[in-house]
Amino acid sequence: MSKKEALTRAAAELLWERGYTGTSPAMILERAQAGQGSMYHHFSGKAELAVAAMTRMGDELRTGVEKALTAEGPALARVAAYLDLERAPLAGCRMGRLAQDHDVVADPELRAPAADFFTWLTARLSAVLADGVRTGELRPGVDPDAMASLITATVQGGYVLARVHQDPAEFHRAIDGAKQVLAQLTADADEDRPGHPGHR
Amino acid sequence: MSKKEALTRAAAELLWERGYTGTSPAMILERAQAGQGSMYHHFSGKAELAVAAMTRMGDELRTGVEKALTAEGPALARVAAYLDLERAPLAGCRMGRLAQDHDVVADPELRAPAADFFTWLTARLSAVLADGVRTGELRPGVDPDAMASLITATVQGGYVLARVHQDPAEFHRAIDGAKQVLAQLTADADEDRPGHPGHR
DNA sequence: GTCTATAGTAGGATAGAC
DNA sequence: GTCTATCCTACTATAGAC
Repeated sequence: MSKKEALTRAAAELLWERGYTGTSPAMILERAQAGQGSMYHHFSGKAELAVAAMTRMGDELRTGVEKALTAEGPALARVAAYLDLERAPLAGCRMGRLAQDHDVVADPELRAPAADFFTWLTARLSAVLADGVRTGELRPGVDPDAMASLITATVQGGYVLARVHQDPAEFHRAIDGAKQVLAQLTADADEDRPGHPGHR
Repeated sequence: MSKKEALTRAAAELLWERGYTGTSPAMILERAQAGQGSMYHHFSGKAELAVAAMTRMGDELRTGVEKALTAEGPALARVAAYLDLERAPLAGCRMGRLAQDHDVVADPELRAPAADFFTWLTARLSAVLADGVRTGELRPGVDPDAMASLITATVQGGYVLARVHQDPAEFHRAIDGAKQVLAQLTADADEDRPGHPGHR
């Protein structure tokens, strides 16, 4: 593995663990087993290395999400598969957490990889939901953009709650809430709607 | 205003703007127009000052939320009032953003004020929703805890999306999504459910 | 390409005068 | 209580050898 590769990997890990402001070049070098020279040869500095790390992160995240969203089955099942993707609630979202960092938001180059990922994610979720509406699986009144935004926000917020309480269950409670309301979007939701005595 | 008061205020502002790791004692002193001595006389250091600032933040936030949740009217309207509270999406949540900071989560003393606030908030929302179920306004199947968690997460996630895109509209889109699904929780949601041709 | 040495600045806390 | 002066460490980047 090239030093450049090792540096990008180490940077990605540390950005996840400590955020951008909380990560120093020295930490990255130590984890990557590299010297100062390697880093400043391949990158102009901390910011450029972080951009490379974030870009890689985005690619990995997209791959994982795409796998869940393109599976066989109804739209709602695919969205549920996305919600059930393996996650580490206590660690937080690799991308989302960086967006809370002042220095990341202040630098357009740093913000871009994160913004691109969330633009893609929300659009992708919206497309799946719109597909569900088109096939009649979901009620015609369902607003794909608003629901996609709600889902994305719930996941991000779930991470926040899990971290603040240091309890993964808080993440799953929020996800459960999302699943419960998603179940109400189906065209035949009346029957199994909680509280409505369905046929049993 | 005492120096202690000025320091707490300045710290609260800077924690909101830059996060815990991104805020230095020097910045706080400059904004508070105080010297090193004042800070180290009243507080043991950066961490203790941050705890004081966060505790104050929590009190302020609770006051604002309580006002929305105790207003007259049905449970759903009160929750909607909470969702419509004035917010600065691009600035992020004063509490939630700090929970993304590695050093805050790592220190129990720092995490406590944030955890306490979210424990209170979720319980408060859950109580309002449970009240709505009790009065028959909301369907019996509504899960107050899960919905409270969903609402809290949506707000926090909305902040993340707004910041990453540097666009307040992203926050409001997520909030709109939450409002749309909340409207489905009422006992008579069938009539005005989008997609169902109500009486018009 | 990769290394170590060096340097200037800022972070965080202490000492001691007033 | 509040101030300034001082200290040590870490952060970020550069220089120059190999």
